[in-house]
Amino acid sequence: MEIETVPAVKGRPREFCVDQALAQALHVFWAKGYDGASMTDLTEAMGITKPSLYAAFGNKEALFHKALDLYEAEKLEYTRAALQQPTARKVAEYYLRSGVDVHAAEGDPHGCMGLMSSLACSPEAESIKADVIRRRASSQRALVERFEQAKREGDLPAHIDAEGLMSFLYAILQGITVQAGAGATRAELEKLVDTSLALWPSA
Amino acid sequence: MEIETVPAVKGRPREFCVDQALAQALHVFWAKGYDGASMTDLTEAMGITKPSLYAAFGNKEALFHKALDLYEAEKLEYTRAALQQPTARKVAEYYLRSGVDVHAAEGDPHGCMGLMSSLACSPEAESIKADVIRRRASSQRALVERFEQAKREGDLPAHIDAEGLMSFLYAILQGITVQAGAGATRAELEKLVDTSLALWPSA
DNA sequence: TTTTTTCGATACCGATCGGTACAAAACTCC
DNA sequence: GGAGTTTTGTACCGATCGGTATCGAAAAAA
Repeated sequence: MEIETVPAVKGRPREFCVDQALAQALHVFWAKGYDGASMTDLTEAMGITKPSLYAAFGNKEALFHKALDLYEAEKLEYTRAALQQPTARKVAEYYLRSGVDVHAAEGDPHGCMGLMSSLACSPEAESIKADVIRRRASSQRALVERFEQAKREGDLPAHIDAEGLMSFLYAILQGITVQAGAGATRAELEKLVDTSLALWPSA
Repeated sequence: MEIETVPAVKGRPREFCVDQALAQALHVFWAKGYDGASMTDLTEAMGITKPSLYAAFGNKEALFHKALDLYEAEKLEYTRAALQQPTARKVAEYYLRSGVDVHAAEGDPHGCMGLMSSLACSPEAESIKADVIRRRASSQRALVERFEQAKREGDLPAHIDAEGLMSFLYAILQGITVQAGAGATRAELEKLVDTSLALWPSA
């Protein structure tokens, strides 16, 4: 039995790179939100026609979920990397500084794609909203567990409520993304991070 | 010169109350955002037909601005009342607890109408977004001045940056509205407020 | 070269979008 | 009782929405 690294597909091969087209779609969804991104916006940015898009990705909703997968894998990697930091304070600092880096980056749209699309409320976007909230909950659970561990390890005071602290950190991050989307400068966001970290509880 | 309590209007009188219709429109915009609220949604909730709406309010955008006026006057009154509190800590506490009350109230939509509509990014909604950001900036300026005053009065440490602290408080409030819109329970939001206040700087 | 399969482009689908023309109805003024 | 004025409901406008049928072209398999 031969191993076919390039599977023998029959018929005419597609003329565009699926991954690259998906990256362009991500950019559009990130800038405009799920409802705000029209099929025309998407196909123009992706450089393909509508039938090609539907053949390759299914429909708009499926395309969005795939774009969200890519967004989480590439842009939200910092939320997982932060958990590896040695102390709760460093976790928070990594979280917030990376949040500013990602959500106020030069070449990317400002703000958070997930937050944006979860607030858009067209009736057909309910499953979008539910997906974003589900992913967010998973991230929040990991953060709570990390803070519980920090309490056991003694780098967080025992009287601190881990869920409350997670909710607090998450609120700051959400504020960062909202303010970034509203046009806040990098300096303003960094001042917000500095202020938040100055108030962070010490052991 | 007579005082006409009921001005002698000519022509057929309108059959609905403008203020009441506006209140209904506010409810729809608050629940669905500017783009998410269709004219059909609005007219059905307001109990009037489209031509009546256009005659009374101009167009959808003008209706939204009037609804936003009402929202600020009625629901965001707490942001001005908070400034009257005697200390910076009490300002923050009033801000956050009222924020939870308003944005997770029983009979009203959860979340913040302004934040929601400022993130909706249809091309025609740019003026909406600009309006919300302008109003927000005014509120933020008042908060910075209140914290400057608190520093002069000694109930905030001198090393605190007033703008950073304002941005911090605003981020928490934005986090509250985002999490409320995502379905957070009242208890979770109150825990977030308690955690935030526990970290608030003391003089 | 013939056959088969899939691609990409055009042109179109019904539904919905925000917004309006029109005429009947209901009011004040003369 | 008109005459004039404003609101009302209906029916409609062009544009855009997400999604698809169709068909010629292109490329791999035979």
